[in-house]
Amino acid sequence: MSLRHGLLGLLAEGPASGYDLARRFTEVLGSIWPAQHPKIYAELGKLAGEGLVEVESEGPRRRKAYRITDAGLAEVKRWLTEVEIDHTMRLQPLLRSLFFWLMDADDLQRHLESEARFYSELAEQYRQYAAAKDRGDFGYSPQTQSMRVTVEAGIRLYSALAEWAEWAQTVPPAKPSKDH
Amino acid sequence: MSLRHGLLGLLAEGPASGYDLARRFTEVLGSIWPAQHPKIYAELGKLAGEGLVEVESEGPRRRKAYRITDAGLAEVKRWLTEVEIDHTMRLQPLLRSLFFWLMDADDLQRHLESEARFYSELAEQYRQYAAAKDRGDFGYSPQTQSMRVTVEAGIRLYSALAEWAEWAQTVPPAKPSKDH
DNA sequence: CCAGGACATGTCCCTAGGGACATATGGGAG
DNA sequence: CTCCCATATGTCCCTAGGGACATGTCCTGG
Repeated sequence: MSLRHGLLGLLAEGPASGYDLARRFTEVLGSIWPAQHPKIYAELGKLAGEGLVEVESEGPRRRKAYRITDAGLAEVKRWLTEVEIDHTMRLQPLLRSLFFWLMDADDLQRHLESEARFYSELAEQYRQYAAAKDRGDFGYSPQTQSMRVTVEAGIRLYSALAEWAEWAQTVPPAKPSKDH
Repeated sequence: MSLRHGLLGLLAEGPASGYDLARRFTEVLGSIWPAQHPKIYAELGKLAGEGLVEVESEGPRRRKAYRITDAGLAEVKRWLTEVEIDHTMRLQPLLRSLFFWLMDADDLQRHLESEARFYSELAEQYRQYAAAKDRGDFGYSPQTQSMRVTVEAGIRLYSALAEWAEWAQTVPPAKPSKDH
């Protein structure tokens, strides 16, 4: 049920259409909360049915902009403060790492190098975003301040994964316990 | 389709029953790849149908132990080396952090303290597991070596999140840009 | 001997999410 | 003026996952 509250949270910043929201989800939230437009339109419809959002305006090309209602704002605040947090972290690369012992030493080496590269690049992107924010490029609204905090988490998580992949390359392969 | 390969990977270590696998998933993999027993039994059934695993033995209490077949081993290795990695990281706490600006300053403070505590405790658990492994408590099989690598990722990720939550407490709340 | 708990396997249903496909429309380039 | 592209909204279907519920079985302690 997080997509629902993600949409409400974004709409708390101001009215937006499903299309706008889908773009924000793929551009900004892509790596921490992927969502495709079909789900977004469907959820907006439900939210409107429950009175948590309402159509603010209809524009060209059938564009419908939604605005959050007082009930919607109350709901997202309730979620933030009262609903238990789901700490689940489903990370396929970590699941894979459990099975590294099944891989050839050089396949593994290549894998770890490419993972390290991938994560450092991501971390770097987030670092640049943070730098731009800190220069004042995005202003100082509360929303961008929160975004800055989220970005900091991205930097730290992806750096941690990059360093982990580097470190893993230095771990000697296990000595076979018997035979051979 | 990761549960499938998770099961194959675990079975590569040796035969196990659905019950065994479910316990390993909740105990060891709980935080990186949750899976409940209904899914596990269902998936084992499919894997058996495809010849990737086979029933090794039937024990007391209807216990069925599965063994990975050559085809299954080949499949998990193919997955590890050839299938593209899904780097998706769905982290509800990060989604929430985007909306911190909607929270009261002291609700937020309490939230961040509790998150910091939660993640440091998790990190500490993993650290102790790593220490036990490094003392040799679990032997030196390739499987436990890989587990050690995974645990290291857990330590680093959870520490990063704990430190992030600490850091976030030091970020001054945004000054309202106009009015009030 | 019997009651309860741990072991062990499953069914069923609902929601969330991913991906393919469909369609309408306005604006700009040629 | 026309074609194409970006904008914009949706449907449909399939799989994955979560949670409730159901059932059988062995072992242990009282």
